[in-house]
Order: sequence, then C-alpha cells, then structure tokens
Amino acid sequence: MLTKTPPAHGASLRSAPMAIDTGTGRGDLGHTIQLMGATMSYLRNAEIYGENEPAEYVYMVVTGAVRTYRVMNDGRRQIGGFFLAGDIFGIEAGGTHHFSAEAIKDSTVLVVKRSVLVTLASQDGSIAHQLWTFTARELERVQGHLLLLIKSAQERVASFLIEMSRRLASVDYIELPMSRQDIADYLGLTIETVSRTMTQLETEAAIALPSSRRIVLRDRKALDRLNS
Amino acid sequence: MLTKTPPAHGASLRSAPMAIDTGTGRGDLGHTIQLMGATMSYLRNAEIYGENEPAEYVYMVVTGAVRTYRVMNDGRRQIGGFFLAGDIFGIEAGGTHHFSAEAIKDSTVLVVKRSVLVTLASQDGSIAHQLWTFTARELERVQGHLLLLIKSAQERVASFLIEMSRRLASVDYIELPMSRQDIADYLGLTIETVSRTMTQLETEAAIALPSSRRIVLRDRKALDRLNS
DNA sequence: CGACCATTTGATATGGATCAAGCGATGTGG
DNA sequence: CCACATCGCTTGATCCATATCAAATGGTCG
Repeated sequence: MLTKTPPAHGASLRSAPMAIDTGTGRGDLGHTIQLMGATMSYLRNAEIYGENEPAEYVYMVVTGAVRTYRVMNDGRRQIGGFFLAGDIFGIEAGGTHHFSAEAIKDSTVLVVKRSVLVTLASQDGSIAHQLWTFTARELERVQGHLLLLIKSAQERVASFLIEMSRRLASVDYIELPMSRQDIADYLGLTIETVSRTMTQLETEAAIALPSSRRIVLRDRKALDRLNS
Repeated sequence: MLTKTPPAHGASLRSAPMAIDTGTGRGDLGHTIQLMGATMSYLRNAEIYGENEPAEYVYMVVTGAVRTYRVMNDGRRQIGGFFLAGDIFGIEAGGTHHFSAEAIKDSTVLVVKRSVLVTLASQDGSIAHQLWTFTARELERVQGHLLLLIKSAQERVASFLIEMSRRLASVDYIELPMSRQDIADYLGLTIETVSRTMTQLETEAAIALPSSRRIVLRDRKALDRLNS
C-alpha cells in the first residue's frame, strides 16, 4: 500500500507555449493557459508541488503524466487523480494545495501564476466563468472517483481501464504511464489485487496483456458491464 | 445496503427570507441566497430534486436536514453528502444535477433560481467569486469524503461522528438527524457494520449511546486518534 | 552477466458483508 | 388501553473478497 517516492526535484524552466489539441473541451481554460503559460519540465517522480504549500501556479500537462496524492498518517497513499496531456491541475480557490503533485514520467507542463488568473477573472467574466466551470468539472470527476471506491475490485479495475482508454486516445491498445502501485493507490486496492484482477480479466478474455503496461481491451462489452 | 425511499413529494412554497447565522463562513454565498431566496418546505423523505434533472434552483437549508445520493445499477445507494442548517446544495455549473436530493426530516430551505445567480455572476465579479469559492469548497469536502472511504470501519465512523459534532453545534451530545442506513450509505458500509462499530466504540468508552440517534462523544482524544 | 525493480503468483488471514433472528420504541385499530 | 404490526436498530453465526505475507518471475540497465 505504502509507496516510496524517490524525489528528484529537477525542474527546468523553458519558455513559450505551443498549440495543443483541446478538442475534448475543458471549458477553454486550457486555451487561456496556452496563451499565457510558460513551459516547465519535470523528471520522472519529481515533485511539482507539495500538500499544504501555497498554490502559486496553475498547471496544464503538455507531455507526460502527473499524479496528485495524499499520504495518510498510517503511510497509505491515496492518489487523487491522474493528469494527461491537455489536463489542467493545481487550481485551488483557497490559496493552498490540498494534495501533492508528482510527474509520473518525464513531463512538460505549462504554468500560469494563479494570482494572474485570479486577477484576470475579477476583470473578465469569461475567465471567471472558466475557473468556475473547471472547478465544477473537477468536482464531478472526484464524485465519480468516490463512486468507484464502493465497488468491487473487478469493477474498479474495469472502470479504470475504460476511463484510461477514453483519455489516452488509444488505438487498439492502451499504454499506461503509471505503475501498478499507482493504480492500486488510485483505486483503493493493493498492488496484488490489481495484478490478480488484471490476470483474471485476461483469463476471461476481457483484456489482453502484451506487457504489463500495454493493455488491449478485447471485450469492451464485458468491461462496460462491469463499469455500468 | 439498498434503501427504499417512500417519497411524499409534499413541497409547499411559503415566502420571505429570514436571518440565519452564517458565522461559519460559506463564502457569503449564503448571505446572497438569504437576500433573494424564497422559502420552501419538504416533508421527511420528500424528493427535492432528482438525478439528471435540469438544475433549476440552488438551495440553502434553513431547518431540518438534506441528503444527496446516487443509486447504482445494482441498487446500492451512495450518499454524497448531508446538508444541515446554513448549508448550500444543488449548485451545478453545468445545468444538470448529478445526484438526487431528499429531505432527511421535515425541512425548510431557501431557493434561488440558478439562472438568476448565473446572470448576476456574469455582471458582478463578487458573486462570480462566491460561486467559484463555494464549488471549490464543495470539491474539498468531496475529497475528504473520498479519503474516508479507504479507511477502516472504526475510522470512518469516528470521523463521521467528529464531523457531525462539529457541524451540529452540539453541546454535550449530538442528535443525529439521519438513520443508520443513511450513515452506512454515506460511509460505504452496511448498517450492521455501522451498528456494531458504534457499540464497539461505546464498549471502548469513546462514546455513549443514550439512544440510537443521540450520541455523547466521551473520549474525544480516542476518536481523534481514529480520525487522524 | 548480474543487480535491481516491477509485476505476478501462491498460501493464508481477516475485516466487513451477508443471512438470520431478536429487541425496543412507536403507532394503529379493536 | 391493550394487542399487535411495523420500523429502526442491534446482535449472532457464517462466508467471502481482499489484504497480508512470502516467493518466484521477468524485464531493464549498467
């Protein structure tokens, strides 16, 4: 359950935004961030920000993947979310982060000063609306995550795979950026249970596992039935 | 796990706002609603709104208590939150409710048309900020709820009791408005486990149970240790 | 090749679910 | 005003899904 997180706080500032496909519609807060953001790079497992730190920046993933998490006093880690290319994270209405954020693999992100965004919002109703809408969508996401945690292991894993398949713009297989431990800590399971459930789904011909990180969704209907 | 919800859709419109102690600081969206809200009454177990309905109103509890919930396809019910006097619920940035809401006991609420609030927000930056702040706080609440669901039964129940003691402005005992089934569906446990855990906490002298709905927090430190 | 790390697989333990019955309070009709 | 039905809650017995503990396997990199 517990995970060590060898940090390697290697963040280098680069510059200049670039075009990103925001087709999935994250409000257009993504667009706003693209216009104003500076590029930063983080090495695998580098901390992007820590729990209880002041929330100085808002982030959008350009390449790579990010996890947010909290460590409970007993050492258990709960992952709050995974953020992939195009996803925004780190927004806090109150000025403090309630989760930590780390790069799952070498990643680049756009950053915008939160204070700038907040000031803009106070002048521009459209920006204010984007902030609200984004936070509301985040709320929905967390509510969905919460609903996952009362389901069976099979259902959780199936839901996770379906979600990832949707978000990873996958062709005929998905390439997971995160480890089994990350998945376990996201789903509230142990790594062993996640692994066993995967093999079980493979046995039932719902998925195929060419390698541990590469997963073919073979029987979408069966997975959907579990996802329900 | 499953619960029947004998509806009795008795909602009568009354009128006129009244002063409410908003001392705990819900932004001052609460104040805004007090200024504009109309009073509605709901009988115990009456539906206030349903999942997937358009979100026409925003609500603030004046007296009584409200639960929001979703029913999964297998019949399990997950309670999303309990809302007590002064609490606001039913805000949705997208125009649709994602949970249903019911009165836990006979309740009165203030209602404001969502459209009015949204229009106001587009003109008044302070209202826009209130909406954002409120939604962000709601997000934090749900994240806290999510963290609960990975803990042990004792920890969940202890956390629940501590939270309720804080929110119910209790003197030397708390008077729960909700049933064991509601608590179970909020904590992701069965009613039997909630009941057993309560008796266990009583045995350990952490609480006393003068009656099933009335609970004395006898050893706050022990509970805090579980809450952690 | 050898060391390390992630993942899988196996054996066993356990917390909470499930099935079932009992109990106390509340309300209703005779 | 009592007898009885109902409802919410508690308690008991057993089962099962997932956790825990342990070891084997496989892939990656120096």
